[in-house]
Amino acid sequence: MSTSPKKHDVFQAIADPTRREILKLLAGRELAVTEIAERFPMSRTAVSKHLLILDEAGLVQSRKTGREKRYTLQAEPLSELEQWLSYFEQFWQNKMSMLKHLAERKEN
Amino acid sequence: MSTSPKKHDVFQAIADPTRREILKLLAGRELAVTEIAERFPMSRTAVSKHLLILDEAGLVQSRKTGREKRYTLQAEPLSELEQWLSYFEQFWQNKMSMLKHLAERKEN
DNA sequence: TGAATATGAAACCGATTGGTTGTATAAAGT
DNA sequence: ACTTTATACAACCAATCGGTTTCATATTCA
Repeated sequence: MSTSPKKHDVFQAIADPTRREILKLLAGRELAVTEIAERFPMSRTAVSKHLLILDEAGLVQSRKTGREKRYTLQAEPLSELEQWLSYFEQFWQNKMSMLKHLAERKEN
Repeated sequence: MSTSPKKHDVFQAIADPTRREILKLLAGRELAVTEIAERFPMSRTAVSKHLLILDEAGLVQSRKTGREKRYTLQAEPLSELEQWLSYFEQFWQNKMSMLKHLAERKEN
């Protein structure tokens, strides 16, 4: 299998506010499906679907431990977004945030 | 009216590849609807709808000149995206700050 | 072993999305 | 004046989205 065409890309994945919340939740820790679903006013199944979409976009990783499936953040694919964004920074109205961003980046 | 709840936010607006292309097209120049639509394999009406969504997200500005409606990029709302992204940068660029982040939320 | 728990999978549903065609209207060109 | 051009608006359509409920299947606990 070469480059299998992903059904969901990063841009689509983060378009949904619930999925963005899930990503923040998973930032720095590993959580099981139920633990994640507890935080949302929707069914576990719905959350599970969101996790699947995030997985397709490569934004989460999962690992089975016993009967649980535990998810972790995989932030790296967000670099695609960052790269896309960087093109537009020169068109910013707010020069300050642009300069700040540039300065922060200098340390790399 | 205070802050009118926008029907489309930035995250949704950039989720579609056509709209992302339109934004690139408008980077640094002003184009009329027809001029934009020429570049895409779809009807002018379809492109017009994409422009409306981009407008709702504040990502383009329009100005009527004669019978034309000319659009320009308004990149500033992308700062919301940048801000959102900046939270996650530590999870793929810099392992040290990632470890720091992990330590900070240990008590949960 | 039997009950409780964690998850997945399938069928379904209403709303939204991304596109179309057709019609209307205003502005410009001849 | 008439035609062409630029655009908007409305109706329509199939596919996808975000959610639900129901059922099946492992795994763990008592």
